[in-house]
Amino acid sequence: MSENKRTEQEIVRREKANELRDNGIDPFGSRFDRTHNIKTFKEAFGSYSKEEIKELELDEPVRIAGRVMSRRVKGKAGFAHIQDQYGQIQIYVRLDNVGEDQYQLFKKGDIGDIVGVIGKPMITHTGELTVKTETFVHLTKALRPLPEKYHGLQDIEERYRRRYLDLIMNEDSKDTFILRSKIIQEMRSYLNDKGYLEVETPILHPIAGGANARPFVTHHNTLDMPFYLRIAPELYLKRLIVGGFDGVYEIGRLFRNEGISIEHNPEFTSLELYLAYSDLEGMMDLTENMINHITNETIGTDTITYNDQEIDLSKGWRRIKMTDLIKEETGVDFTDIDDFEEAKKLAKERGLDVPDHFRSMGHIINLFFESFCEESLTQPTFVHDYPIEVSPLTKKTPDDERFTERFELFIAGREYANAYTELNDPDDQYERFKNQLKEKELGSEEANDMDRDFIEALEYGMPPTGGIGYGIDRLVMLLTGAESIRDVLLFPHMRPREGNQS
RNA sequence: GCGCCAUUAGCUCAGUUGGCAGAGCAAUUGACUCUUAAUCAAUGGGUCCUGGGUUCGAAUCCCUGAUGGCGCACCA
Repeated sequence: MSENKRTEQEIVRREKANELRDNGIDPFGSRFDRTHNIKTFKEAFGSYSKEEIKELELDEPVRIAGRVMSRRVKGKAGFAHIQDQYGQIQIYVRLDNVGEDQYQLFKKGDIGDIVGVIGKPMITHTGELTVKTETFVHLTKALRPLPEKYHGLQDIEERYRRRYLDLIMNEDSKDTFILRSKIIQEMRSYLNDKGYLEVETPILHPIAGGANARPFVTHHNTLDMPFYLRIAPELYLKRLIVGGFDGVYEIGRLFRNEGISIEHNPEFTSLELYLAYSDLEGMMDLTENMINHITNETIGTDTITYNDQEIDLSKGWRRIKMTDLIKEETGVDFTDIDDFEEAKKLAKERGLDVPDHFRSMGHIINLFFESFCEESLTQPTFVHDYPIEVSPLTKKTPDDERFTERFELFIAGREYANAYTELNDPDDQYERFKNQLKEKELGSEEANDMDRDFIEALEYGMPPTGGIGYGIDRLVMLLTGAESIRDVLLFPHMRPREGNQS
């Protein structure tokens, strides 16, 4: 920020920083060893009475540090609240106790400064656990004022662009990201306990495969070739199942060059997992058990309210075929319809728009599902047996070649996971890739390219395998009650503002 | 990409019919040794998002652009 754009308050704070230097104090000071953070301080001293705490003999004084969030300086004594990751604690600074120099330091300090205090616990007349300061240490000068103390930072754009301020001012926001971390931690520990191996596969892909999505393109200089940021790790993880691992998973970022919305960010975090010798049923059982474990360990319940809907995440989720669900919602039974033109007619009768690259029944069935069923799936539901045309990497169902052993998990009208009994017949896989290429020619920008190396891997033999991918951001939204994906991403993508900035 | 809405002090927000730009917090100065949205007194702080237009006069009306939010489309 150029000097001529500084506000009055910024100028004053810079002057104060210079005054500190003049007094031999580094405005951006150094290490301060703490005996407690605010949480452990409250745990250690929160249960004493006012009298007990006065009598308390400490081996060493308490050393605690944090950002000044409010101050009430009144003549020759004053209070302030300081904040660290775990919360706020009041400090009491009194001229008699700290001496003139340190008292001036406290008095001239600003909200937003970071300070250390050395002292003893006390309880005020109003009953608040407080640090009675014996030594007051300036640690870091804040050169800009914090947002207003009572309302905090309200502006949604500012909260996304300057997340650090949001984290300082809005406890809810901080709690969301702590919970996000816990959710992923519990996911890992659940899977590790079950014997899955966590792996990392390339993010730069020569062929963008494993999902239907438009990729980001980049370029490698030395190899002088294009690379795609991965849209899915699927084809690499399956190579690892060929390689003999029983169960593998990867938690990581996927990149899809598509619209940004309340539930889409160009990069998002997924869990993708494969289990040898398993199948679709195995993935359903795993999903129920894992999400149940996560919710119980993180939020301590399996009944949640999301968007004013009560959702029961306890085990025993509904499992229903896509065609049965469509029949339930619309009365149309696609298992009885064989003719594409008839299906197309049914779709148009119901006001659905059928794009050119839709050349078969399966696309119409999927369209019906997305248009008429998805939204009403409030309670956790596994919708299975997807049309083969929209599932290029999935095994066919044994009883009907038009459908595949695939499910998606829906909760609160939104998709959370996508699972398959994996296709392990290399010749079948080859044909599916070829069909994808045809779709691409017909205008589908998301269709897969042929991955010959992957076919070759399958030719060595992949055991029967169940696979699943989860959208972690959405799971976090569900468990934190966030309405927008941006509320669970620390730094959601924003268009750069004029000038520079990210 | 399309539609609707928003943008006023560092922050949270008012601003009437088009008629001098406002409050609270924060800041500055002073008083105050258990306050807690501390209190009291005084003071300073504005590209009213940008650029045009209408008008004697625009924060306010019209047009353009920027950024954001929401909805639609695409998708997970």
